[in-house]
Amino acid sequence: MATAATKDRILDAAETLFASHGFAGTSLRALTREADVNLAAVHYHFGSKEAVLRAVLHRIIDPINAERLARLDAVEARAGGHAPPVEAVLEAFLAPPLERMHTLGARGAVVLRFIGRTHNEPAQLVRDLVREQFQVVAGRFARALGRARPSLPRHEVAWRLHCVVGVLSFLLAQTGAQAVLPGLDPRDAAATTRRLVGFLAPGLRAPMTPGRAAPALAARPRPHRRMGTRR
Amino acid sequence: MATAATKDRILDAAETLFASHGFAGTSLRALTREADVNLAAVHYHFGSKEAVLRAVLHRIIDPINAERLARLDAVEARAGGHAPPVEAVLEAFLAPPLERMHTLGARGAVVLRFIGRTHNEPAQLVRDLVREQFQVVAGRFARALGRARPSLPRHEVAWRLHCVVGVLSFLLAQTGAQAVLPGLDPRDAAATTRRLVGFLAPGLRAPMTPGRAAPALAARPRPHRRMGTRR
DNA sequence: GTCTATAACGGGATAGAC
DNA sequence: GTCTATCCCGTTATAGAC
Repeated sequence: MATAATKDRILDAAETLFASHGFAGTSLRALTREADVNLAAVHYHFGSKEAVLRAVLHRIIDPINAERLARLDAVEARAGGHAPPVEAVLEAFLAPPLERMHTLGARGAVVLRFIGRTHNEPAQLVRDLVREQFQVVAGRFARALGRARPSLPRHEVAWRLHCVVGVLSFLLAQTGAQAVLPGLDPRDAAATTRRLVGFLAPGLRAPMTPGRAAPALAARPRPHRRMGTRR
Repeated sequence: MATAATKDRILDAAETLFASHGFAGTSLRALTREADVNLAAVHYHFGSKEAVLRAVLHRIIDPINAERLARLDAVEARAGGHAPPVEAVLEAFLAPPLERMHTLGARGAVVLRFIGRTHNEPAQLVRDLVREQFQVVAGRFARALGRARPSLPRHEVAWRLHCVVGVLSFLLAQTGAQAVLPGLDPRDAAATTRRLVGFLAPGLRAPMTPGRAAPALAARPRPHRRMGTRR
C-alpha cells in the first residue's frame, strides 16, 4: 500500500529528528525534508505536530513497556509466591529497551536515544505523555522491588527506582554519541544489562542511609568557600 | 549601576526559561517579556541568543565545578597520600550542586533544574558547551575514583562515574516538579547528598560484573516475545 | 491521498534615533 | 545604554486544485 508508506516515513523521520533535536528543535519542514514528503501530508495524516509526537511516542514506548511487564510476570511466576530477587526485577526493567536495538536494526540507535531523551525533554507536553504511559509500569516495578526489600520504606524504594530510570535514560540518550561510553557496546544488550544490574543492584540492596554517615563523609573543606557569589 | 541591572535581569530570565523550556523552546521575545527588557537590549549586551546561553551556562556551572575541585583537593589532602574513600569523593562531587540551592535563594530551584537539564539538552550547542566545561572535572574525579578502586579497569570507573552524572542530572532536572521525589527535600542538601551517596557508593564499590551473572539473572521469559513488531 | 499556494504569525537580528 | 521600527525568514496550519 502506497499510502501507509507515507505515514510510516513521516514517523521514521520524526523519530530521528525528535531524538536528535528534541520536539521544539524540530520543525515540520525539516521533518518533510527528511521524510521526503509534502508538508500537507503531515497534516493530512496526523493533523498537527503534536499528534505526530503522540504517535511516535506510542509506537516506541508501548511495546517496550509491554515487554517489561511480561518479563516481570515471568520473573514473579518463577519465584512462585516468594519475592523475586532485586537483580531479576532490575533486569526485567532494563533489558527490554536495550534489546530493542536488535529488533529495530538501523533505527535501533535512534530509538534508544529517543527513549532516553523523552524523560528529560524540555517540552512539557512530552514529559506529560511519557509520565502517563510510564505510570503503570513504574508502579508495578516499585511494588515488586518493595517486596524484595521489605525493610525499606515505600518512598525510599520509589526514589531508588527513580534513580534507576535516571541512569538508564541518561545512558540511552547518548547512544551513538562519540565514544562517551568507553567499553560499552550498545549492540551487546545482554552485556550492557549485566553491567547496569551489577552497578545498580547494590544500591537497591543497600540499607537505609543512616542519619549520620560513614566516617569520611563528614569531610567538608573548612572555610574554603570558593563557590563564587554573583559577579 | 543601572546598566548592570539590565544585563543581570536578562540572565536571570534566561535561566528560568531555558530551565523550563530548553534552548530551542525559549524565544527571545519570551525572554524580553520575562526580563521586562527591550528586545534590542539583548542583542546589545550579548550579541545573539547563543551568546546569552553561553553566559548563563558559565554563570551557573563555573562556581559549582570550582567548588567540586576544591572539595576534592580537601578530601585528598585529608587522606594524606592514600586514596580517599569512594564515599568522600562522591560527596565532593554531589554536594556542590545540591548546596547551591541555599546560596541562591529563590533562584535555587530554577538553577538546579537548569543544571539537570543541560546534560540532556536536545540542542547540540548546549551539550557541547557543557561537555567542554565538564571535562576537567570529570577527569579528575575519575582519577580519584580509580585510585580508590584500583582493581577496576579505568574505563569501568569512567562508565560508573557517567552513571553517577546520569542520576544526579535526572534528579536535578525535576527539582520543583510535582512531588516526583517523595521524601526528598531539595532544601536539605546534606540529607539528599547522604542519600545519594548511600545509593551510589555500593555500585562504585562493586567488583567487575562477571561474564556470567548471579543465578536469578538468567531469568528470561522463554519464547514469549511480545515486543511487538511494527504495526 | 497528494500536491501547490498562501495565510497568519512569530522567530532572530539590525539600523538608527535619542 | 536604551528605545522604536523594520527586515527577512521560517513557522504551523489550511484552502482548494488535481
